[in-house]
Amino acid sequence: MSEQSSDGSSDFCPRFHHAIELIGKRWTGAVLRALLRGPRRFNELLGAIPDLSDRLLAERLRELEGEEIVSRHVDPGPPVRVAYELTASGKELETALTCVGQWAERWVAPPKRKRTA
Amino acid sequence: MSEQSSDGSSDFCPRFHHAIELIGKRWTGAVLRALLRGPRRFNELLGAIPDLSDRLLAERLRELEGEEIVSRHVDPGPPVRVAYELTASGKELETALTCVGQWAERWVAPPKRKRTA
DNA sequence: CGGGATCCGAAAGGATACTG
DNA sequence: CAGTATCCTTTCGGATCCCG
Repeated sequence: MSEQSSDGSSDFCPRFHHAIELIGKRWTGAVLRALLRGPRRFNELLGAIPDLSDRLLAERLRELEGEEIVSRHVDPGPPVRVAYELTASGKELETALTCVGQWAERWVAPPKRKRTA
Repeated sequence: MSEQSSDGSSDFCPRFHHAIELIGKRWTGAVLRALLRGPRRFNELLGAIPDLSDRLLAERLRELEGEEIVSRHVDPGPPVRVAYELTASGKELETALTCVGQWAERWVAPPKRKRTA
């Protein structure tokens, strides 16, 4: 009675909550966005995302591996090279991330540059 | 050269980053989702979202007001009633949030109940 | 190169009490 | 009802050092 959720949907959805807080976590969204464009190596991601530290990148990457959104591929050469790429579920995030990106271009796009920096 | 971003898009987008970390912040996604279904009063939101404290709800709501995604309406009665609702930009988040929700239903949906605990 | 382990200050978040 | 203020615990995140 007090709630009008009688239409079938509810105000709160655990799965949605898990998903949004997963991809919205500190640097995760940026990492996922970079990976949407193809596999990337650790240092490529590090270089592509401003202010992201190596420790945090490793941490986020491990979390994403745990959620099976990202997979890790090791190329043993003398110089070890590790590439990260989206799994099937990760790739399916593209639609959602693109929607967020479109909204961002329309609404947060404003010249909010923090100077020339 | 070293990057194949010559196709026009780049690995990092400040606006996207701002947006994803905004809506993905701790409880923000859940609050927005609840508000998509119509205006809600403070305590309604508080009751709808498990484990969310009043302090945090107030904080998130103020952040969203600052971003002009949510607007506040005060109904002065003897019992003060405050309702929150999405602004134009907030309503346009529906598409993005719905996409996230659809992904969640397919991938995180699994009966990941934390048991009876 | 691609991380893991540790240390420590900063920030987020919960609990409680109080106010209009 | 709808918050605010304070306290105090937990987590986050940066710096540094080390390893395969």
